[in-house]
Amino acid sequence: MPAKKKAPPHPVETVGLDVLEDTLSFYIRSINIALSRDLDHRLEGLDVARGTGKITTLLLVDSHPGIRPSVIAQLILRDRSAMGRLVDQMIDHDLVTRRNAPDDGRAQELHITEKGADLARKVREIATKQSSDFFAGVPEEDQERLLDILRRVYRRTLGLDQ
Amino acid sequence: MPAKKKAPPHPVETVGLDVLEDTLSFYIRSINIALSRDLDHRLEGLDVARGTGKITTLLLVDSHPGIRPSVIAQLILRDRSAMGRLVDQMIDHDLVTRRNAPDDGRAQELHITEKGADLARKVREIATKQSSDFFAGVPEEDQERLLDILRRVYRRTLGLDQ
DNA sequence: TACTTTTAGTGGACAAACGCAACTATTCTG
DNA sequence: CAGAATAGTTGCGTTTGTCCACTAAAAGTA
Repeated sequence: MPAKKKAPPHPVETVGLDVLEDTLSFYIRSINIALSRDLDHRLEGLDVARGTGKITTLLLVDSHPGIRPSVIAQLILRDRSAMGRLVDQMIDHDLVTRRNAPDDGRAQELHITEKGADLARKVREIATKQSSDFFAGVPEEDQERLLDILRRVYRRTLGLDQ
Repeated sequence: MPAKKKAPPHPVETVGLDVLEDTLSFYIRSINIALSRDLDHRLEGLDVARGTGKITTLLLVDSHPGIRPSVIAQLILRDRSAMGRLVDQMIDHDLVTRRNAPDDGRAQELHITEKGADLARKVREIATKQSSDFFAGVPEEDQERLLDILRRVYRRTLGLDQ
């Protein structure tokens, strides 16, 4: 009798996830990990690696000149101090500029630099591509639906739409 | 003319998310943040705070006695070293035990402790409740659909189901 | 106008988590 | 038996985020 390969008591293919099996949050969290990793790879070397924060900030500043840090912070669900540091980084990389708001002494306005705008173009491509690649296995129709639902959840989470 | 409140150039309610608006990954990531925070709150003081990893591990060990760290690692998308540390913590908290696999000198088997089993019960409630609370605004039918889709994506990500 | 409260941004400190890479011991392949 | 693959451990570095306190400015109030 040939030595047979030892299978673990509970091989991956067959383990149930207990209660988590039916839990949206588990899947969201797991998929998020995979998604983030994938994205990080695609952004390698791009000055904007590691994260949703930088990308969103870059795109928002690009498409909304003069947008304020605190507004972005709300959208990416971070607190102001984290946001501040994020902006610091981006300024170091010469992606955006920060100036005081002319009409409100507390606030700042962010503007894109040329380098930032270039990067934003690249990032747009990468971000859309990665999202569609990643969900390539999901039928078009389901993707739409998913997008719809998640968008609503997101907005409700922010407290927009009531 | 009364001093009117200064509105920022781009108020939160109206800023578009540029390309990200139509990107599944953005929403997944954002919702993930909110979800994790919420969960952390609900788990406060419970020995298992901070994270998907611990919860999943706890439940899996409870419902699959003898399951191996490496198997769990695959399911929660972490590398073995992270998994090892996770188990260390849980052992410190007296939630699980670790013993060498009798038939495979490389492997280990995890078992739940009494304290761990108690906690697992609580966690099951909390986890299911939080997920349903969080998605309460989404119609039942959509939730099912969502769950279905995400489950498939998850499994495909793991490389199960081809 | 004067007083209080809220908002925007900054800076420090702290903790924790994660991934990579290197290394050991075992087991599998052929 | 030799070489490749697998399970787990450890150290290292890096990053990230959160909490808190503090300043300045503006809004609310009366």
